[in-house]
Amino acid sequence: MAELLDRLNKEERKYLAKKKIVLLDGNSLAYRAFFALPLLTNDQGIHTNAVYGFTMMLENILKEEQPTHMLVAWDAGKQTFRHKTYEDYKGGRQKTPSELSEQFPYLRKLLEAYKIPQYELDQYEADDIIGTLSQRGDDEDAEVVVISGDKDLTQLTSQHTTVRITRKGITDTEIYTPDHVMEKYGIEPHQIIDMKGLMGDASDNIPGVPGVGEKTALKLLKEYGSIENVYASLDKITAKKLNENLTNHKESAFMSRELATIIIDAPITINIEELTYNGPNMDDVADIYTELKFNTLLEKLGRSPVEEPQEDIEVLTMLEVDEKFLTDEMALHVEMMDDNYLTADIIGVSVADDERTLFFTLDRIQQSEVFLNWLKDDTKKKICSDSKATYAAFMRHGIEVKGIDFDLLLGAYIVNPSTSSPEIAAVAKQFGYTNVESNEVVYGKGAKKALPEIDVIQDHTARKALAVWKLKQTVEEQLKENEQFDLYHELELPLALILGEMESTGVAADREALSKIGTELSARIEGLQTLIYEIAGEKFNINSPKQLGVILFEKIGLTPIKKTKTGYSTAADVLEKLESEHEIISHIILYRQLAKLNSTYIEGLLKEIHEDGKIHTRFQQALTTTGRLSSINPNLQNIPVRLEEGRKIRAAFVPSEEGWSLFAADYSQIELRVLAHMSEDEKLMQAFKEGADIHRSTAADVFGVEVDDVTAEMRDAAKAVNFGIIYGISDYGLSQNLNIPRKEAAEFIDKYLSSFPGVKKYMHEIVESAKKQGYVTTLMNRRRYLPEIKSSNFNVRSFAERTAMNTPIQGSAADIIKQAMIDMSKRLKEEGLETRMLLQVHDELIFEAPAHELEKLEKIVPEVMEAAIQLNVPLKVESSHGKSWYDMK
DNA sequence: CGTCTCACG
DNA sequence: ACGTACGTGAGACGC
Repeated sequence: MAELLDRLNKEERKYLAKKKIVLLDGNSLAYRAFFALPLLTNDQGIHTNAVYGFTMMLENILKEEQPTHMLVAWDAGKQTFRHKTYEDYKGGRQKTPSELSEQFPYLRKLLEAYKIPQYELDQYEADDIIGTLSQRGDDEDAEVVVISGDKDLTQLTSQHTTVRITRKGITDTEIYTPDHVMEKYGIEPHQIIDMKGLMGDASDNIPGVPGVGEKTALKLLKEYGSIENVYASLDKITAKKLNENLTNHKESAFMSRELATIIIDAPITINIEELTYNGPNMDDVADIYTELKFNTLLEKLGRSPVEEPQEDIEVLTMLEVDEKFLTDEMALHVEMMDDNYLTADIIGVSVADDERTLFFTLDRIQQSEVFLNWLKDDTKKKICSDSKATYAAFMRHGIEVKGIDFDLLLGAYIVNPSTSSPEIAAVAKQFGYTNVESNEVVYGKGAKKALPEIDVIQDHTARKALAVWKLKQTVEEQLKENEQFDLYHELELPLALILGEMESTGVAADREALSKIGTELSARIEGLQTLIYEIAGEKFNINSPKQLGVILFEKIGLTPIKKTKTGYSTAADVLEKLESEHEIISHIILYRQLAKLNSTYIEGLLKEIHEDGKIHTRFQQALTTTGRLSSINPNLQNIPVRLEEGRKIRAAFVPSEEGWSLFAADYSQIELRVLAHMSEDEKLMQAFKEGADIHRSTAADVFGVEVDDVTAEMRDAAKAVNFGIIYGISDYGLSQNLNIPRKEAAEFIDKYLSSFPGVKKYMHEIVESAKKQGYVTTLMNRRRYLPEIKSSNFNVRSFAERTAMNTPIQGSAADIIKQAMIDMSKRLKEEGLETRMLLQVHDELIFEAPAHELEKLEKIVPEVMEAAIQLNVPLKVESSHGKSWYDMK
């Protein structure tokens, strides 16, 4: 027999082997995919998340089930025969969001490409088509698999039919067989409809019997078997209210069961043989993937996402630099393989304009007076992407660059901070320019990353310069159209060079001081480790949340408070709640704290000290969605300060010159001041004008007491509410933060908002304006688009609403300190001071200064920072100085 | 490479 | 009913 089978081809075998029929509930799965995934769009702005999710499901099903026959059933339309029974069937349903309905044509096309039959039938729902076909499959002994997101379908399970219902996510399903239905509900599949009849179904607007939910329905059915028998035995049901409800809603119960019953003999005109599945038309599938930009799926098909046609360009390699080729305005690009321009080697340099594209090696430039003079001539405009990288990379080789007048990366970031990627190829593509390749294509990635042939490097470098050149006009026009040219040209562009300067200067670090703290920490960590092992009675990896969870919640038997996707949460707030339950907890909390300090801040920072004894962080200027900077390699914006143990790390940050000090100045409550300004809330503005302690004054207003009667607890609560307001408040978030019931948190918020009606109005208006315009803006016209604010998904929409409230506040504060940095840099030059700006930490600037300049700094730094912008409340800056970042007073 | 945890504003 | 505070970067673990 096996031999015979072998000789038959695949097609013939299908007729001999048992049929496997897979029936998909199209609408249900599309909904499921739509709500499980964030709103993705392709480059045409068409939403693709439902199609993408559906494709993932489909691929998964095909792999797991290996069907011989397949069908996707669709709901035909609004009216079904069930509406004749019950007018309000599926009444009160939200109408399909347009972001989803626009995807249905693509789903149909996708299925055509997969060559999977689709079927719909007037007056019937997808359920009925599936029910009918599964019945027919059942009759001829075929194996049937039904897949849907709707649990009603479980009524179809039988010996031959299994039903898979989607669970969380996209590809995870729960498999229902008659046994599983029995196990889960304690009833037979055919009793599911009786259950629905009794309990109803809110999502389909099926009424059922009031007061009867799943539990009661199941109890009744386990006892009496069917709705008929429940009513036949009504006198045995003693619960008064239940009996009354059953009696009064008998008709509803029977009707509800009828509505929930899937038809298994619908007049469908398609037969099982027509469902034969022979696999997709790969070319058609690839075409759709391409259209929808499903690049990962395309790669899985073994087809690389289509390369945009690359026009040839002509690159001149200059051996002698000819002065006449270096014009008044040219694109300038410095190519490095590694993205850390503070350490990477320069592979080559290109300049470009409409006439020509040139390539140079670094050597050639360094030997050319003509080129060096052109670079430092600020009347010769340089058109760059990432001007900070260009500036700092040249500076490291002792080369001065002046006259940078365009930055593609910054321009793109200002146009839309949510989409920018630092790569020229990616940025160019956003503006429709594709004649440049990605670094990954040219250099490879991971272990395979390597330098290609010199002509490839030349071509790649030159294409980048040319791309920047070609895009200048487009980007500048867009910036002007959005009234963002000033923000870009007068704020971000000059700031780039200041940041480049700060990064190149670096901060001196005391290696010995760090090592010494590290040695002490290691000793304490080891002691704690031994102690924890002793208490636990075994050795385990305390750093592994998984292993720690097992010890705490299984071995010791503590009660898990929170769960994560993968198991028990062992986060700090959970441990704190468990502290009184077991002696091991406090040791673990301390262990965690010290281990973090040691690995991230001692070992991590030691690795980052350069040969010059300094740490050179890089500030990413085109990354955050709000306009803030970020700091990497290493991050110097999160050096510990809140707890004394960690704060000591700051003692290792010192001035780079003998007799100098560090000087710091920070804005006090800048975000709340910005809120006061933007909301024009009388009380909030008044508080700042009076120089009040803002949290105390908020507490007095919210709790309705005199300022002097505010307790520490009241002030803490008010402080948390103030933070909440800035973040886009939610009662849940506040309740978590304050560790109080949600209801109490909601009361706090209510009280706050009625105490500060201006803030309440502002928060409402900012969300409305985001809905109307599609974006929010900061004081200096920075923009953030929030398409999700129109989402029909509650979570997605709520997140966008909170963002709409937070971004103008956080972003305006970022605008202000950026302005202050520019003003400060100018002032230092004007005053002829040696003081150097070193770091920015969101609301704080850190300098190093010779002793004799400190007095002057104490006057001018707050003065300049407070004058960075004129608000309708004063800005306040506090300053301090010391021999290290720790000793600042 | 994703997840968890935790450092900062 | 829904289940989250806003914005970051880095290290350790475990697949």
